Amino acid sequence: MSSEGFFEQVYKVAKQIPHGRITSYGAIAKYLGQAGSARMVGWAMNASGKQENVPAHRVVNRNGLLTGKHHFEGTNLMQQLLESEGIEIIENQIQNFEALFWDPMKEL
DNA sequence: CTAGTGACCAAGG
DNA sequence: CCCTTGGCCACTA
Repeated sequence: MSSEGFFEQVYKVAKQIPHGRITSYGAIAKYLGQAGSARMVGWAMNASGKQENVPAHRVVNRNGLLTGKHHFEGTNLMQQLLESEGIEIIENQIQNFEALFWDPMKEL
């Protein structure tokens, strides 16, 4: 409620991610019109701690790799959350990533 | 205003 | 296959 503009948009999209699905930073960035600035999306996720309903665990890099898992509490928290939604993960790598991929540009 | 940083992406050596 | 470089832009000190 102060300096929140870009972040708010990211949170909004993240909350729209269907259960059991995932997306990438670049996809969100592109949807927000900041294509190429996927970093900002990740940065927003970093601040996602301010929000509560922001499933940052549903957002991974372009390779389907849980790059941001290090920012979560535990070491396997992110993976557990995803597995809890029916997503299979091996070595921080999402299996069947393409099938589980959720593109905001396509779905929205 | 300046400088530093960052959970990315893509290309090149 | 691994590392470096460039780009891009918002946030913080």
